[in-house]
Amino acid sequence: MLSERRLEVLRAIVQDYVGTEEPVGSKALTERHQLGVSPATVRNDMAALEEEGYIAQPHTSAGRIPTDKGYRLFVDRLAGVKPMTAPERRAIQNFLECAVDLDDVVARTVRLLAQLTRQVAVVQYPSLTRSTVRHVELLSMAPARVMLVLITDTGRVEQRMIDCPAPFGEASLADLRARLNSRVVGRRFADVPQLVQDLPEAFEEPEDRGTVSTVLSTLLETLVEETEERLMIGGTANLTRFGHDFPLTIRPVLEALEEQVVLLKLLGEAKDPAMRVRIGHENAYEGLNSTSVVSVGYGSGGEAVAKLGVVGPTRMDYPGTMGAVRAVARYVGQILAES
Amino acid sequence: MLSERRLEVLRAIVQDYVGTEEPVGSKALTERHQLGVSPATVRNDMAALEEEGYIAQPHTSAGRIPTDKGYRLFVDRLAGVKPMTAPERRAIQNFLECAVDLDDVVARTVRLLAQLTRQVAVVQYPSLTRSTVRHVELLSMAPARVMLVLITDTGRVEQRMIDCPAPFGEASLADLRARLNSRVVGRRFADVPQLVQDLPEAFEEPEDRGTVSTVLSTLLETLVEETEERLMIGGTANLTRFGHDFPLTIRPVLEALEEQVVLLKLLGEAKDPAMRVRIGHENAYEGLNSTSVVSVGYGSGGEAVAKLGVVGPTRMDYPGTMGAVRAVARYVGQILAES
DNA sequence: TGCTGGCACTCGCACGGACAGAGTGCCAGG
DNA sequence: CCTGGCACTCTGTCCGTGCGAGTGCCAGCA
Repeated sequence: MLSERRLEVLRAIVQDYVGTEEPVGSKALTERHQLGVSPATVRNDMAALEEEGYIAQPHTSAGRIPTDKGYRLFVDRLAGVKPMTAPERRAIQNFLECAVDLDDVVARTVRLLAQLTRQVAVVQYPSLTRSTVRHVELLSMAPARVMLVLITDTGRVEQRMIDCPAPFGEASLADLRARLNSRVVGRRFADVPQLVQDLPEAFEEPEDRGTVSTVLSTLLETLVEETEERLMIGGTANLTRFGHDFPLTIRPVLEALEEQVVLLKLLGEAKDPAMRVRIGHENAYEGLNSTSVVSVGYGSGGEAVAKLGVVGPTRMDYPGTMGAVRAVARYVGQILAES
Repeated sequence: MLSERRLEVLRAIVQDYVGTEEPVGSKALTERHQLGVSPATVRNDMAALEEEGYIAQPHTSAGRIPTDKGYRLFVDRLAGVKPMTAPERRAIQNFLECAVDLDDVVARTVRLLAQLTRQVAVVQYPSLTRSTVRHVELLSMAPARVMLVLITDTGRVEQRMIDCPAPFGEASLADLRARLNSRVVGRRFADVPQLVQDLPEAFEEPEDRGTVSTVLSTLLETLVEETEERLMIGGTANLTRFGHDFPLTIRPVLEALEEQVVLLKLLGEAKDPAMRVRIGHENAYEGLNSTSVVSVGYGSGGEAVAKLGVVGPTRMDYPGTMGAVRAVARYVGQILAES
């Protein structure tokens, strides 16, 4: 469809525009790149590219800027992923290795991503759906009050306070704790419901059965609720580098970033851990129509337990950003696997 | 020093400027407020106020705007705290009562504060220093690996993985757990160090003693580390309402908001739970020189366990903001006390 | 057929002068 | 001590001009 040279012109336009933030003209293009043809020829190619919708001019007699479609083509066919340099990789690893707990891992990852890409970083906490149970603890706080603590293999801890329908003795509690753990430890969250289904029947006293049911339903509830993931964001100050047309651009982005639901969708409802780039209007959320999202899954083992990514202007350095995102995801995965 | 009427003029200037965001002149003042005097008189008063440093004019022959000193006087002597209306209070209470766990309480508080004040909200997690221990749990993960889980009376949970110098039997672990809990449950964090000092001596085996020491030092470390508090922020999109001179104003603020350390200092190193307003240059951090911070302590009992507050432009509705902050702090305290 | 140099044309933008409006300071009078 | 009036000083805005970048088209050439 498009000749090799025209693709080359598009690549040059994207690169220049990303660098200068200004519409790029035919003359400047031939000066900065060895295209081997004259500005006039480039102009013809540009006209063709515009015809196809890959580039556009903000005003007549201004240079061209890439459209979303243009960026898409660039990402899919013209640009690779720029790998991190060895020193960069070492720095990433060192920085992440200092983390003391899960919160710290996530916090450090966010900072790192934001700094490397100079954009807004978003990191999802490791998901519970794919996690397994490491331990369930039940603590008696008062005669009819129990605290449930759930510990996952990724080091995440969730707790819930439970008001029991009837007082529950220490012995029964210990019994329940033991039974519960023997059934669910090492199992996946998704499998827990069936595994504990018949637990109440093991108890003699009717009141105890009621309490056990309450505890179990709280446990299941926790599993479900926490599947709606938490996430952490950072680097919002980088939004100020966007451009001059700020207030209109930055506001909806900040709003979107506060809506966890939006962000979670953004990272990708798809479960596949592959890197994904969404450009401009490809984002379902309207406020993010002038931003691109680069996301990828990361995981402690072979499969992804969560996602992370960055949000930036459509005019971003895609190869570099993708490289940074991929590298960070890889190292976070390693760190999680070790702990 | 300043006559009653001059104070009245200052109040009028602050109110108008906060409302319109534009320098306010003598004529407009007499029109909008019943000062009972003519513009000329107001001009004299303004000259005096400017002389004293309470107001300033951005350029000759423009209206006046309050200085930091002017806002300070306004807050200290001219303005009260505007109480929330009954429906507002009910809404706050209802919204907070839906929270399921501590994270949720904090998250909801942030949203609430941001919405009520239309500014950036900052909420510190309940501090561990003043908290008491509700439970310490030790879980054996591997022969020489123990997980420490610490639960506070405010519902906060911290966990640490510990690599022991030598394998540690289940029996010893249970022993340690029991001893530890019997000593520290219900005690304040600050008192824990002395209480556990001689625990290793209770164990016969030298290797066990080593392990116990390791566990204890991790526990103490956790207490200290977590005293550097976590916090949650929200409502950053409200920053876009600041003004027209954005990029320069908003950037350092966003940067400051990412620096937890800065923010924690901001909320007030002082331990007193009283409401505090820091105006413009009163903030030690340079990037926040054009913002004001309203903070107050909140607590589950009589004393403050943490702080919360908002960050906004110096040109803010102080009475309203202070009212909202105070009300939210009060209700969060209640919620925490209940749980 | 495809590339090139040339040329006329179109805009956006920066510069500069003129103008209106808001606000001030000062002064003389009540 | 307050008031009305007056002259003055700015700023923000509007408009017209000129410049420069960039385009589109066309005729010529390989």
